[in-house]
Amino acid sequence: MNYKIPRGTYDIMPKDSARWHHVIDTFRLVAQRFGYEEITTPIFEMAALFERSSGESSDVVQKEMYRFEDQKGRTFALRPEGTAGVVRSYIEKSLDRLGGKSKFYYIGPMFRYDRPQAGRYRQFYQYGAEFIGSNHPYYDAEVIALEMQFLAELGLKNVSLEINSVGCAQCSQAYDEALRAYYQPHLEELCPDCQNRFEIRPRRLLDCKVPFCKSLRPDAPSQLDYLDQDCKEHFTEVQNYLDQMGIVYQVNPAIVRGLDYYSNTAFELIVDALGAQNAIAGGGRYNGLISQLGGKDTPAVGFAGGFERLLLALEKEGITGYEPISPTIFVIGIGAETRLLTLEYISKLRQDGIYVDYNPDKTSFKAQMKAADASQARYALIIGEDELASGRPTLKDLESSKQHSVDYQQLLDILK
RNA sequence: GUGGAUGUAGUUCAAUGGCAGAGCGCUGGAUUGUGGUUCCAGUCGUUGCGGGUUCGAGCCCCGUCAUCCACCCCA
Repeated sequence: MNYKIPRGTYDIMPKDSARWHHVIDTFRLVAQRFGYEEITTPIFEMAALFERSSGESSDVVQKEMYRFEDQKGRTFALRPEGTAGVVRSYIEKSLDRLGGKSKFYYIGPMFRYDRPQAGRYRQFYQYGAEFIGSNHPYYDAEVIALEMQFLAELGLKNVSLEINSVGCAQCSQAYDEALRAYYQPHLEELCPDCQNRFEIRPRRLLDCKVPFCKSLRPDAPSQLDYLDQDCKEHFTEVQNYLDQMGIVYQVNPAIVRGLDYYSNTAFELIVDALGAQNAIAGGGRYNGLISQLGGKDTPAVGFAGGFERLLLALEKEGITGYEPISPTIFVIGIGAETRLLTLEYISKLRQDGIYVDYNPDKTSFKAQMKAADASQARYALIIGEDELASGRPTLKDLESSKQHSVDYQQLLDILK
């Protein structure tokens, strides 16, 4: 074996495809029910788009982006997330100037150069939804409801929703300063990571696992105390809508989205059974992003979820049963002289919409019967000397072992 | 990017530094044109890759690649 699959990637083999289709189909169905429409954007964009949207300081931009130059020296990047492309498209198509509301959903591969682990890949698949065009707290709740409905429809149970508000740019900045003021006296004692976080993203100090850093956390200021009136009201309203929709959640002030463009509502869906990679979906509001990317100032909210982790979570709950489809009938031709008739039946049945299997490598009748059994087909169609002479093949029910001769129309009636 | 564990047949796993094995799978057979169960036979190896130590390495050492776990981060 000379060629190997790139690190952090994997093949979705036919035996897994049925599960993937089921999950994807379910997402499409639920998204459509909420009025969201599919958008498909390129898997690469100008690198600058991601740098400006995710933020120069984010890990995604600093070390996880697959960048490349094309033949003319332009710098592109494989998309590390889905929102930037959707927003780019939204602006480019001048939807911001039309001023209406847009509801998008998307499904596709994302790329991050990160060290692989269970539930973490370099090429991974995300589904997501974006609502663009209103700051109404109902829409924060709507995208959450969409995600929750999707998971409920799949049968996933042990998942918890955690929400937070990171405020607008102003309260967010006020909070960062409050945090710095709080941690400043202990700066020398903090772990090296946290000393670094102190400057770049002080709120990251809150979920450090190092004992000393952790010990400072209970008394640290909370973002919720630094929200201005509008942001506070918005957050309260989001919770009211969730309550009224019967969605259970927990407020967790430590929830911080990794990308810089989030404002106000931030949320995550956690499945504890998954270990370290326990977030199966996350999202939030990004009111500043569209203007930041050159569009007309437009509020928006959305989320993205990871298919790999979702499938792992479903497996943990024993939800795995999406069997591949097996053939309806397996055609057995015995002897070279029956080949013409055999192929005629195979072709006709397929033209009439029947899933037919056949194995020309097996010559003996016995071997073909074994192949029919292995194919999991419900019926076998036997064409040998006798059938050739009478013009009526033998149909055998492989479950009951009963068989009888049929003509084509009878055969079709039984199979359909 | 950091730390740790692992890597042997298609697959799941064995093998004290001394002939690389087993179950499952796969192929064929068990008297005429009938599958599943059973029985018999056969097939399956660059021991991840590259070096080193040794009379001799799957086993010890170094490097490398990959997977898993924990960080980091996140989906």
